[in-house]
Amino acid sequence: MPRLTAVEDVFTAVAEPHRRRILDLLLKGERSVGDIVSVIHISQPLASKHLRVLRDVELVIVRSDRQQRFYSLNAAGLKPLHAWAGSFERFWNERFDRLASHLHKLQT
Amino acid sequence: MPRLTAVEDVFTAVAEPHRRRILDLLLKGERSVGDIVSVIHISQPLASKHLRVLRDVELVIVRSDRQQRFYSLNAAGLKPLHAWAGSFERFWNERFDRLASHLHKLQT
DNA sequence: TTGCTATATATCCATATGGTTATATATAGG
DNA sequence: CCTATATATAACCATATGGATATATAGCAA
Repeated sequence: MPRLTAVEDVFTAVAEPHRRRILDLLLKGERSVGDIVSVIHISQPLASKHLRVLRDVELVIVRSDRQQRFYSLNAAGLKPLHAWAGSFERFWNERFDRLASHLHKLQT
Repeated sequence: MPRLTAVEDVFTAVAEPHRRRILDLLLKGERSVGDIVSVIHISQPLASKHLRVLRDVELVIVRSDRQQRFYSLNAAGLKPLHAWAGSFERFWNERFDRLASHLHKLQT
């Protein structure tokens, strides 16, 4: 699979554990690269590299303040991933079928 | 990142577009390898390779019937992925905050 | 047995990827 | 200007990955 669409890139972007940990951290608010480095415990260049990927797929945005760069979430790109996984929900949610039939009754 | 846990393997397993298409196909029920090959339009060895990955992370199960192998979903492994993406839901769902406060009121 | 069908595996290749180290760029302070 | 801090990029390496091709395995039929 040579070229990926933007949505597919999001799937691969979050396949990397470090990148998911970065996104998890940003759930608590924007963080500088230095913050990320010290929390995630990776080298600074590696952090910048991962942040570059996250920026390319537009899962994060950057703000400059003096010498620092503050990264924050732009997590709307995760919506397709959530929706896709959700299409399999009935396979793990026991109450799904009962809920579905209940909603069906309400509609009729 | 050398060794991945089973959950992390699911993220990487699902990062591959062909593998997602296979899972999407299996939403409609079990399929033989031949079925998968003709629907997804990939070579038979490649299909077997991807199915091997999906089997290793336990997202699918196999059933043998004569010379054929029928694959079906075991999609419970996608639950962590769905849950993880869901933790970012408020970033794309405008009504999330209003809904949350509404539910809060109902509880109190 | 021979041969056909269905699937899995082995081998190989080109490219992508995570990671490290070294260096560049930019900003601030003395 | 010089130096320190903060971040990004470049160069490089080892390994992983998707994919193709060839071959093996297993069931069934003649």
